[in-house]
Amino acid sequence: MFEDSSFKEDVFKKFGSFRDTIGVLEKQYNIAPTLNIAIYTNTKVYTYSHFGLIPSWASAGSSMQINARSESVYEKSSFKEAYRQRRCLVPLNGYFEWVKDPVSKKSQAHFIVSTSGDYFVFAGIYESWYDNKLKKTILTCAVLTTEPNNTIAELHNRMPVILESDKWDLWLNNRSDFRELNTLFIPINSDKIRYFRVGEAVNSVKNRGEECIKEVTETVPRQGTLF
DNA sequence: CCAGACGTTGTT
DNA sequence: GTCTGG
DNA sequence: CCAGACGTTGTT
DNA sequence: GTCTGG
Repeated sequence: MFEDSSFKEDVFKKFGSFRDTIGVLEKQYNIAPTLNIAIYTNTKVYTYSHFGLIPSWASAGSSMQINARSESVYEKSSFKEAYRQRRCLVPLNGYFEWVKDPVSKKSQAHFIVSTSGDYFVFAGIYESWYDNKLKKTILTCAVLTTEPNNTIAELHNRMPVILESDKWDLWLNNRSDFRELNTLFIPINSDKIRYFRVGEAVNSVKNRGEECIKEVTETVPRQGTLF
């Protein structure tokens, strides 16, 4: 996430004024689990949130989950309450998938973006959790997943639930019918999404800059044959 | 009743 | 916190 | 997700 | 191999 101004404009147009605790977004090209990710909550707050949902009852952060399967989110104890009461939008300019080469065991990262050049909004859930180390309550969140469309199936067997703006209100509204929410849990159309290979920078959380989404076209150097 | 689990993805 | 299993 | 660590007692 | 940290 590195450019959130059009998302904020779109949220304002759709829902009116909201509380913005972020202000000027810190550009982030590699949001690993545990790092801060921007979310827009069903309580009209735009805020950073710890990427990786920790149930309120969990004593340590070890039970953190970055994804929740949309097929079962309504029944899992870790997600149930968040799903019922704390849904959010997760705006992102793109996301990554890694494909592991079975021979070299190396992971090739891909950056996935919208074909329209627009940002994505993922369906998210969030939770408050008291951090004993920081001695304060933090927000944590997870992204819902579904089966992949044809484009993403080339990379992976799951993909995030992506919401177009006409679905935002249904997702966030506390009065929404749960049967209707289920209609959102489908992959976005294949032609609305594309991807390209990126370099190794994104593989390390130390790298958080623009180099993480730089396209690489050359193929991975072939491994030398032994003997 | 109490104890124990509570999750996903990817890989095998 | 809440559900499941015993 | 990937990268990087992974340990204690005793001695200095 | 498996866990932790980011």
